[in-house]
Formats: sequence, C-alpha cells, structure tokens
Amino acid sequence: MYRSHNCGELRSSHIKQEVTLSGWVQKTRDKGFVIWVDLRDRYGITQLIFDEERSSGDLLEKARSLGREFVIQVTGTVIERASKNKNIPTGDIELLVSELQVLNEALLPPFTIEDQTDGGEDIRMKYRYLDIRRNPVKDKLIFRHKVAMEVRKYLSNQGFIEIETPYLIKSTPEGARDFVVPSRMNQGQFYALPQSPQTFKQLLMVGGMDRYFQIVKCFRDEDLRADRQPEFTQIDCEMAFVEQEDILNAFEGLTKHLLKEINGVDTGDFPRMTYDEAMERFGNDKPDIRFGMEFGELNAQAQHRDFNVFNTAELVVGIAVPDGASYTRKELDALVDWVRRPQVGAKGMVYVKCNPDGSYKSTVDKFYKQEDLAQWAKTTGAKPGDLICVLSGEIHATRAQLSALRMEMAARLGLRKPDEFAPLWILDFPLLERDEETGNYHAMHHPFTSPKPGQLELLETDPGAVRANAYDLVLNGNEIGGGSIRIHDKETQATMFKHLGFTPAEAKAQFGFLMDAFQYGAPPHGGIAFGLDRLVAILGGQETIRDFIAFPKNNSGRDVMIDAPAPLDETQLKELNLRLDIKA
RNA sequence: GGUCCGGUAGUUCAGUUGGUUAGAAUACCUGCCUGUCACGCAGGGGGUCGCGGGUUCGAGUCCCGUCCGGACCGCCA
Repeated sequence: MYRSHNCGELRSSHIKQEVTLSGWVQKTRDKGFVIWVDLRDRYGITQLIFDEERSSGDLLEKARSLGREFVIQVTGTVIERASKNKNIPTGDIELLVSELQVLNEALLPPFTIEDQTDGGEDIRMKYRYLDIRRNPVKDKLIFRHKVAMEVRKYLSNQGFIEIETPYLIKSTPEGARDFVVPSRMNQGQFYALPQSPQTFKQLLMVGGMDRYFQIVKCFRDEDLRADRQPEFTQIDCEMAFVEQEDILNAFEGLTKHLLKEINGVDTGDFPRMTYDEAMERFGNDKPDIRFGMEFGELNAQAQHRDFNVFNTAELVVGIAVPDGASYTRKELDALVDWVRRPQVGAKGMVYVKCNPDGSYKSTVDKFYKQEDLAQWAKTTGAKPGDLICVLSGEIHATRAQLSALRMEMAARLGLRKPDEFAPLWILDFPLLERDEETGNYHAMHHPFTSPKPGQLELLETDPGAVRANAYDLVLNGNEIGGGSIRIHDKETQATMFKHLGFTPAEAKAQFGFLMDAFQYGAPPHGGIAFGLDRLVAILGGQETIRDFIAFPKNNSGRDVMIDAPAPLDETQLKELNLRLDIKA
C-alpha cells in the first residue's frame, strides 16, 4: 500500500493515528536540529517532521538528502504542531515520520514548482508535465472537468444523448482549411479531420435521435491566437422538431445552469439583439455589454460643416470614454497613434474633450461650434469630464476600428471585470458574406443554415440582404456558441449550394449523402455548438485558453514537448505512396 | 502572407554614447541555526550574451540575414 491518506486530508482529528503518505517533495526546511519536508500531491501539502530527539540519525540523514520533486513514501504518526500554519488546511498537524522510502529520485526541475513559478511560458510548455503539478494549472484542469461534467449532467437530464461521430471524414472546400490524413489502404486518397461534426449530427436527426450532444474534438488548420488552437473542443448539440425559440431556450438553460453551478451567478434572462443592432451600437457582432461606451452615429450632426474628412465619409461615429478629458496631449497623441497602427487601421481620430465646466475643446474647433460639439456629446452620451473619440470612413472598417478602440479603452479602464458575466444572444445574422477579394458570396455560418422564411427569393436579387435563422451566444465580448436552424429539404439545400458557387455535380459529389438523406424523411432540425475551451476560460475569468488545455500547441501550432509535427521517415512515405516536393 | 515585441547564469530579468574581469534576484551546492512554513545567516559554483555574417582598434550593445518564442492583422463556413 502506497498511502492510507492523501496529502490534503489530515486534520487535528487524525492526531495519534499512524498513516502512510506518498507524494512529491515540495521543499525541505533544514534547521539543523529539525528538518521539515513539505510533501505534496494533487490534494494538498502535508508537513513532515524529522528531529534529533525523535528520529534516528539514519532517518535524519536520509531526510537531509531529499531533493525537490523526489517521489517518496512515508509512514508515521500524526501529531499536533507546536506552531500552526493558518494558511493551509493541514496546518494544525504534521507527520512525525518513522519510515521514509524514496520511490523515485528527480532531476532538479528547470523551473520552480510553485504557484508563483519563476518559469516563462516557453519552458513550462516544454515540461508541461511539471507545470501540471502547479496549483494554477492543476486547478484549471479540474475546473474544466467540473464544467464538462455539469454540461453532461444537464443535457443528459434534458434527454440529450451523447453520440460519437467519426474523426476520419472527407475534406470539403467550404470553411476553414482541413487537416488531412493520407489513407494507406486507399492510395492517393485522404481523410480530413472534422472542423465540426456538422453533417453527422444532421444525419443523426434524420436517424431520429432527436436530442443529440457530444463533447468533441474539432480541427481547423488556421493560424493560432491566444484563444484559438488547431484542435479544440466543442459542445456540439442538435435537436429535431424545433424552431429557433426552442433552441435558444434550451441552451440559455444550459448556460444559466453553468453560470449558477460553476460561478454562483444568477443572470436572469439573456438579452437579445439582432446582428444589425449589434453592429450599429457596438460595431461588433460579439459585443461586450458589461460596460457602456455605445456608438453614437454622428453623420447628421457632423456632415453639415466644412470638414471634408467627415463630409466624404460613409460613417462618422463616436464613443464617450469616461473621464478621458483629463488625458494629456501626449496621451492623446499616443491614442491617435494606437488607432493608426496597422492592426487597427484608422487613418486618424478626431477627439473632443468635454471639460468639467461644460465647454468643449476638440481637434476640429476650426469647423465646429460649441453647440455642434454639445450635440455630439448628447449623441455619444458623453458627460463633462469625458472624452469623445470619433472615427470616420467606410462603414464596416470604421465600425471595426471604433470597436477595437472601445475594447482597448475598456480594458485600460478596468471595465472588463473577469468576475462579472454579461451573456446575450445575437440573432438574425446575414446568411451570406461577401469575400472582399473575390467578390463571391460564401455562407457566414455554414451552407446548411436556413434563410429566414420567405427570403429564399431574395437570394437572386440581393444576396447580401438575406437574413438567416442563425444565432450566436456571446459572453463578455466572446462568441462562446453559435448555431442555426438547418435546411432540411433537398431543393432548398440545392439552391443554397448553387448560390455558393457549386455546380450540381460538385454539390452531389461533396454533400450528396446529406441531400439523399433529406429525401428519406428529414425532420425540421437545428442546433448549436459551444467552444468548450473558450467557455471554460471565460467562466474561469481568464483570457487565454491554453492553461485550460492539458497539452496545448504553441503560437506556431507546435507541441514543443513532444516536438510535433515532425517529418515522416522514408518507409512511411513509401507505404503511403507519397513523395515530398520539399526537403523536410 | 503581414505588423510589432522579445531571445544575456537552471530560471526571471538589468546591462548607460560601443570601452577594464557581463550583474541582480531566485534556484542550486557547502556550513551554521531549538518551531520553520517565501525560514534566517555566512560562503560558493554557475555565461558559446539564440545562430551566421558585417561595421569598428574594440560589439551583449550598431547594421544585415536567419532561427526560436509571444501578441496582433489577414485567416478562423
């Protein structure tokens, strides 16, 4: 037996009991006459004691030779501490050791295994198994487990069945790049790893499994971000015989349940906003509504003077930054530089200081009177002491720029509080989106999304105006889920593919199986998918999802611990009948 | 594909207009220490300044290239 108890459970009630513990040496404190060893496992830390009076010389020497992260097993008696430590749950007791066995020695770890480690991101990723011993990482993995368990409990109780779908599927040109897997038995042919189990869950609906979910890995071969990994986990859900309202209710229920169980937060009913409204008020389809700074459109108020920049702009729009009037010239110049960085891309910025005395001081005083600026203040909701920031130009770009500024200022002002939760639904997304380079339309959500009733005809005349039965769930400025009511008849699906630029032959080759299935009694259906990694990170109050993933990839999609990806050797290539065009 | 930031001791970082033997903290090692728990005290070891080239009497420092890491834009149905 390696242990009778774990390192987190002994209390004063255990005093005088003989126990056996196993774990890692966190730290030894050698005072000469007495040696304390902090023994750590997943559950906590228990202090071991060896001293000159009660321990043999051999045992004392053995304790002295222990290094950090040695794995040891000890047996001894639980005793009351002479000086207690209120900071840890086991702080009232310590273990007077009678037997000590080193189960495995350890090299000195390259960074300290402590809550406040001295190691940087890079080295901790390379030795991820050591990083996982640290509380901040360990706790996040346990937190993720709790969220996943609550999801399974809730959905299972609501009659959802978890069904696995295949990982080796077929590549399709729509959407993100696929990861591909060569087939040995079908030479020259490739599987693709799923970007989502989309078509399979729809086929499950045709199969009559009218409430399905799956916590499932998905794969997208696109560039990474702090909140984006090439393999990530979705809570994938689908329901049959439902309208949009049914889906929203079902998964608002799930999200409320999680916020309640995990964070102890009651949010009430989630606000709803159309895509168009979100773009107008926040310049963004995933607005963070924990704070104000809503957009004020200033076209009418700014385009009647001689300021040519505004007069020629498609959109003139501003936000009021709380208490921004006190910014110095230098700070304001830095802010203008910030919006002009290529990542934001504004050409310039007009600002108005709303002085505490009610007067206004702007960079465009030459063109606008105090009454004009007072109107701007009214529209943007600026109070005395605030700063109005105004951007102008092409409508989409300008909204994106001002949205970036809004989020940046909120972050600087500490308005993005990690323990505050503001979920909302964004509804009525456009069905199609125009590719700026090619001018072609592609599905904004995916090609199986149904248009709003009666709008199918609009596809011919004004494709960009068609709205879809598509919705996103947004939490604190992050898209945590998105879904739609699907097309469930062959004709509509064929029409969609046609407008997406598929020939009938291409549509049949790639999605014939789905359209065939629709001919055998497909029920009306729809669903949603949540990004579990991101959801867990946000519930945990963090920006980056990496610490909520046991073994994440780095910025360039590499696993620096196992050093993947890696070249294939000649034998494997030959077996797959593949020849490389580049030197690996 | 692009923009920006970084790479110096095991680790996290500092390193001035280019100038003597490259520093600090922490970790590590040795010794001391009668209740530590971020223990304390004294001492010690530890460096291919990412790599390659260039400018210079002289490069951690300046220039070019390259590799690696991070943040972001494009991309992510």
